[in-house]
Amino acid sequence: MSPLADPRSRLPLIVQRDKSVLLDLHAPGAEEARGRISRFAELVKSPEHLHTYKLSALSLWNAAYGGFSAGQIVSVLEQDSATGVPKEVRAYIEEMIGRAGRVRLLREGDRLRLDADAEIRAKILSSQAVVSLLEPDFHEVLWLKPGVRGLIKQALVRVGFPVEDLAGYESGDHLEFQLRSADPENRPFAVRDYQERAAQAFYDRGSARGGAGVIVLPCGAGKTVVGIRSMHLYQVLTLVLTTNRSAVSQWKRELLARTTLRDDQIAEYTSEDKTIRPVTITTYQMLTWRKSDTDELIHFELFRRANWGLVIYDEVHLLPAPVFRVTAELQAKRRLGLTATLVREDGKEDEVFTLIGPCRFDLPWRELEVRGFIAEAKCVEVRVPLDRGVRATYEEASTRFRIRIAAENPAKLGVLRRLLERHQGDRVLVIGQYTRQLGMVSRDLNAPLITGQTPNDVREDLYRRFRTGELPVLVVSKVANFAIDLPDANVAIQISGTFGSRQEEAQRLGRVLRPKKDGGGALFYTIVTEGTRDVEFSSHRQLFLAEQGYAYEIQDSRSLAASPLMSPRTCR
DNA sequence: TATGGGGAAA
DNA sequence: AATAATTCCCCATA
Repeated sequence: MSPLADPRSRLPLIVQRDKSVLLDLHAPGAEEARGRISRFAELVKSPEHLHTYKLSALSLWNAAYGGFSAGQIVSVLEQDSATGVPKEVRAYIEEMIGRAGRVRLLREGDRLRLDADAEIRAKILSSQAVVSLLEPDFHEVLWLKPGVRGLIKQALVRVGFPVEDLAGYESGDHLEFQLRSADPENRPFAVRDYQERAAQAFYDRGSARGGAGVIVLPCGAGKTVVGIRSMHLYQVLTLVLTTNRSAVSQWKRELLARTTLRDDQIAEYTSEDKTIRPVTITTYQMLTWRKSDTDELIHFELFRRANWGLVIYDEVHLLPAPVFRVTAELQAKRRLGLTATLVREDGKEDEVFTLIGPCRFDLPWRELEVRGFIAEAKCVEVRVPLDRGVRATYEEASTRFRIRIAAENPAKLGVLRRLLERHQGDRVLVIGQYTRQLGMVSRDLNAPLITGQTPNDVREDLYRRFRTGELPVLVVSKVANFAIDLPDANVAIQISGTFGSRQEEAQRLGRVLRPKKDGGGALFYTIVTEGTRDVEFSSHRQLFLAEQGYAYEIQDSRSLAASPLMSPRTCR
């Protein structure tokens, strides 16, 4: 009998020989199964009914570092699988999990050496790239040449062997401080249980196993607090790298509010002021700035200017290539990566894994939702047709223009108006990619527009009026991806976006995820032109959130008026 | 000291 | 596969 025969009794997974795992969303227990497999498999396709996951070396190694054994993974798959686990897949899992921790990097005095059993040793020595990083007498002990700690880890991952780095870290200069238990108005600060667990997983009782790795937490889950608690566990000079200047000042504000560190102990290292203090916060752009004539990265010396004991990489999925290079050289520094997504659009997840460290802690978004730390959200994709006239232009256009024509489909405006009628009384953000399109929308809806051109004081004024409710609707460009001071809303409507950017989708949903005072939910709409590239773009963007268990309900714009949508307050 | 443009990056 | 938009750096100018 076919495994798909009876919808009530069928099992949610099909494990295929090519190491893909299909998740049947309509089978009972599909969501629970997703929660279990997402710890060791990654989502690659998420159409409406059947999602495709893939077992990769990296996803399995991260699971291994998270404490999974091959047996556990196989039995999780077995339990939910309609057709069992093919023996090739079982063998692959055992092989990959078995490789994690089989090569170890150890310190003896000033020298580092690799440690592996004879079988593995033979395998890794067949790689010329690995051998070239070892001292010539490698037939006895596998001593590393000086300064190649990062390079050899990269070389070994490329040949399929993740290294467990137990060579330890420079301790860094001591920095004494305490956590505060309340803010100046005496409202208590608490490190939430999962934040504490995350920091402890990174710290690992101060052992050589801890001190390097990545913590994955959703937008709004308080990653800064995890960073601060980790700093507190080590109490050492700390360098914080982040994405933009408002994030720099946000880190400083949080540190001042939550710790006993004084203003004169924290420096914002920016274009305006290059002071270095026990805690120094800067941007990735600062570090990657090159003098145009010499190509020299003049701010890299910041890494060596103080005896840092900890480097924090905020939003580590955005870490630029040159910073990888310097991180490869600084493997003796403890390093903590913080991110909401871990996925990179450039496919350099393996570099993060190798040079920052494995994933030490992650928490599914839905788990936070259940516990009320983020608002419940419902995602809706509204499909809009392309009018005949525009369709003709679309068909004639080159690929490049097609994308734009579909994204800027004027019929999206009608849908937008109808959605806004439904959401009177709500805080609505209209988010898009093209400033031309956003300008039109803004004029038509008579709602203010914020783009990169908008001066800061005007932005702040608009944010303020949106916050008070004076302005119910705000139209925003890509600034919404970065601006951390953009006020919360309970409805977001996305009218266009970048191809591929799973992060962008996650960021935008994050705009409506802060818990609401009345405990209500949030709605996230995406308006997509049907039968065009727009659909393809949109579904790729949705991958990450689908992985987190968000289902996109698909609606036809023509039936939108007829079927009343739930208000955010009552949804789910 | 403030303002604006060029350039680079992801 | 590539575009559009944004941000931040430095430096020139006033």
